[in-house]
Amino acid sequence: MIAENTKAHDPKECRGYLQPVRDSLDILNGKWKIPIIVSLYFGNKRFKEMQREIEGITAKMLSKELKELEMNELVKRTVFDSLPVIVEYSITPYGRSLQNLINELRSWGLQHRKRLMKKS
Amino acid sequence: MIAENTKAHDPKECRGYLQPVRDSLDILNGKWKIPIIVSLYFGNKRFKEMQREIEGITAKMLSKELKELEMNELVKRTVFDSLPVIVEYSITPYGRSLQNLINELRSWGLQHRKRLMKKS
DNA sequence: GAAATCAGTATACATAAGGAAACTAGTTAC
DNA sequence: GTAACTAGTTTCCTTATGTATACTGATTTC
Repeated sequence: MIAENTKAHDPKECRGYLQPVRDSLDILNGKWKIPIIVSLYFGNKRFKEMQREIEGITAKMLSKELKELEMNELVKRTVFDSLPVIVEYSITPYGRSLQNLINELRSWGLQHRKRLMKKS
Repeated sequence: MIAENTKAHDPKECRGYLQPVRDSLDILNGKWKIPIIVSLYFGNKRFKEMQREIEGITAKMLSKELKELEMNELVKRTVFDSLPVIVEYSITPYGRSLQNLINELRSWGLQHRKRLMKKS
């Protein structure tokens, strides 16, 4: 599928291949979107709960990123009109479709960690 | 592997799962690292050649990102002492280990594109 | 001889992303 | 009555990212 050699090639071939890769990156950009999605894979969560679980995230970033994820239909926001109001976030089926990608990210991260161990 | 339910769970479980995911994200952060790697999957390249192939990247960003990728041993920089000097960038075997991840990114991007088509 | 190419670096600037802390308004626990 | 919790928003600030232009020193092309 991808050339292994050193020879010249058609730059359009690469650009065409790259386009959908960049589409994904545009939607998952930044430091927090994937961690937020992973957090919701483990169950529905309330705002503060997520903030506690995802180490280092601020309320501002969490709020902003959740809005973007909601717009892209990866995450769903549900308000229960109890008093005080309860807001629950959950993963959508579309958000679940990132499962394979996230598995790959995780397994590469594990390999990388092992590699660093060996070196030091 | 990942819970489907809504029930409460141990936040440590999620944090542990998340750690290697975040390790990967730290190394592949930003808009350009993955596109640079993909470009080199298609063959060794010279600086200007890459700049032409990766649409939108500036010399400054390309230079900066290549340095970071080199530090992490995902990309190799080779200088030929011809006149004028020729500098060639290539993917390392370690860089190749991102192949599955990039395939997933690409196939998710393709799905996403299809989905957007249906909607409009 | 002028222009373009190569592999970047330097400078100045503008915008985006991210972080720290305070704050809201209502509720519950002590 | 005081403190803490909830779901965020607001403000101020610092980095990071991106843009634009000019520059290097040698070489090839017209």
